[in-house]
Amino acid sequence: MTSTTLPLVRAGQGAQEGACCAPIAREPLSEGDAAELAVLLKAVADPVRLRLLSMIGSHAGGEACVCDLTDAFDLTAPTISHHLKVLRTAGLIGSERRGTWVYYWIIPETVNRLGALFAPLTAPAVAQ
Amino acid sequence: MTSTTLPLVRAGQGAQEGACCAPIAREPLSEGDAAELAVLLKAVADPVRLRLLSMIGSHAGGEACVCDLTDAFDLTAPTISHHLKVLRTAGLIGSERRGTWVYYWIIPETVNRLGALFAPLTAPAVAQ
DNA sequence: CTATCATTTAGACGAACGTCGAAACACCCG
DNA sequence: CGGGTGTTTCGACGTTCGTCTAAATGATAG
Repeated sequence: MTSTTLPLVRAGQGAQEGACCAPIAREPLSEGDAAELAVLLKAVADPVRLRLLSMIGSHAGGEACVCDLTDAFDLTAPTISHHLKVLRTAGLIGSERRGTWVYYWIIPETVNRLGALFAPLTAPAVAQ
Repeated sequence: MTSTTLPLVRAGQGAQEGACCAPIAREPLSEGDAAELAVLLKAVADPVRLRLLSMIGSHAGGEACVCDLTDAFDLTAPTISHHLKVLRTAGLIGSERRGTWVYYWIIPETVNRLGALFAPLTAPAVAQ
């Protein structure tokens, strides 16, 4: 495993984080963009994974090991591992084994992409 | 159905209006908040619904009728209707029948809640 | 009132998902 | 090396999801 195995477009996005698509109400999403984003959203659309992501992201030091996470749930270790794998495959978190424990951290670029999608409807682009 | 339960949209719509929770990496989500948000995210975690939402939101005049939407997909009308119902049940869109056609519009408060969730991991964690 | 068009409901089916127990793999410590 | 702990993979099971066809409901025009 070692770090991410994300198959996402990770080339030269530079400082552009949510550059894939405009906010959802700005212009119709293309079929491809929608499919790609749906994969990302599916990964997050689960109470357990949502809490995992939140726990990892808000953990002191920016990372958390599985041992920190499992106790918060009434689920078996394989199940937690499965959910972490889903998040990792989606490119939302990275992981690394250091000695006995495996550590996880958030990949902000990916999360920001979701933020950009639903972002500022407040300043609508209805100006045309 | 009909005019659904439209909870007044044009109120003061700051981006933090219905924000139930801090950005995902600020503090761990409670079990309840996670469950509630997962329902919202599941509603959006589908390519078809994502495009529907986007088409509705970006449509001129702020609303679109089903007849505007069905043609963009290779799906039967019942299937589109099903997806619209999911979005409506989640509180993401509102609907109203006017004569022959049914019109849909986005409910920005709900969308903004998602935006706030994934929002500013890097940017405005500002003075606070 | 009947014909017709637009949309939703009802029921069914296969695919995908969340969970588990058992087993395998990875690493640390005597 | 062998035992022990932490984590992931493997199969399996029941549930949920996306789609369809067929039929029902709503509204307008003759």
